[in-house]
Amino acid sequence: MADRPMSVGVLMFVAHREMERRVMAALAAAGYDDITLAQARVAERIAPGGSRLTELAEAAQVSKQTAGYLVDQLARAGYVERVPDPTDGRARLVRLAARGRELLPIADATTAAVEREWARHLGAPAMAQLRRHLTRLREITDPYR
Amino acid sequence: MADRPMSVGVLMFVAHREMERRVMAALAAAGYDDITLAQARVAERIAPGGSRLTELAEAAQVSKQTAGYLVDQLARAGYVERVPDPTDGRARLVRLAARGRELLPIADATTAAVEREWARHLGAPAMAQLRRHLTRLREITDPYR
DNA sequence: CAGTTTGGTACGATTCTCTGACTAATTCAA
DNA sequence: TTGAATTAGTCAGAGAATCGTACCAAACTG
Repeated sequence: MADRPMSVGVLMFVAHREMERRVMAALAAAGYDDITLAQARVAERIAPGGSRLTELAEAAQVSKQTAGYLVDQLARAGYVERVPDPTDGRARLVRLAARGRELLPIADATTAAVEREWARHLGAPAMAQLRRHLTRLREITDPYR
Repeated sequence: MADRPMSVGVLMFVAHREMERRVMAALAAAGYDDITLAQARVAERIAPGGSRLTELAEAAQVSKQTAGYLVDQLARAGYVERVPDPTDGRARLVRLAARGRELLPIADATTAAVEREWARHLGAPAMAQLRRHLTRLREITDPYR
């Protein structure tokens, strides 16, 4: 395939998609097959105490309309709930609901398993470096930070 | 935001999207505003000598129907062309056409500029490590390799 | 309080994406 | 060499995701 050197961005794309694929497969295998990738991308970034729609939109990098549309579906499927934000009458917080919290251990375990595979392939020190560099990169690339 | 430690996958997502955003913005600014993100993701992975549709589908991680749909649009906009594959009568090669080749220097320059920014933030050695680790990771995460 | 900003929704249109079913060319195996 | 299986790609149809424009209501600002 005449490997032109790939940009760091594309390299990230490839690995990221593999991680997504693995997590979605694990969720589906556990019976949670009514959540889509786009929904999961939003759900994934809900903060422990709940997040505002606008925050989720920024974090997941979609418009707030799209975020609202996806959250609606997550809510209808019982994964999340919307509660009023006590600190701002306009806002509501999106929080994980019962069914959503069931997902967490599965997603976390799968993520950890894949990261362990990666660490085995790269070596633990390299994996630690990778995480550190990506974390630092987030300082200048995450619009949500 | 009660920063739960983010998975390496999500960290990659964030940085990757920023790179995409920058490249798409540069293309749009140069007048190439009739190419969409989905189309660009496919075009980006066309090999120098051309790629088969099935290869592109795997590389971009979409179904071959989706790849076909996107390539159709790229072809109609003059970015790519389809030529028969001399080695296989069933297949055709998707190649960059004139307008598509105009994109390359812009995309490459933008990619390089963003990578330089990242290198400034991380330090050149860390950036080199990052690239090296991601490249190695591709060995076990790219379905196309 | 008037004006601006911010959080979110409603509507409508487009784009993207997949599944299933199909054709044609190639490869494989007996 | 012929029949079966595989591979490359298309077609048709439907569902999902996404955005832009336009709003409304609450909050902040001076």
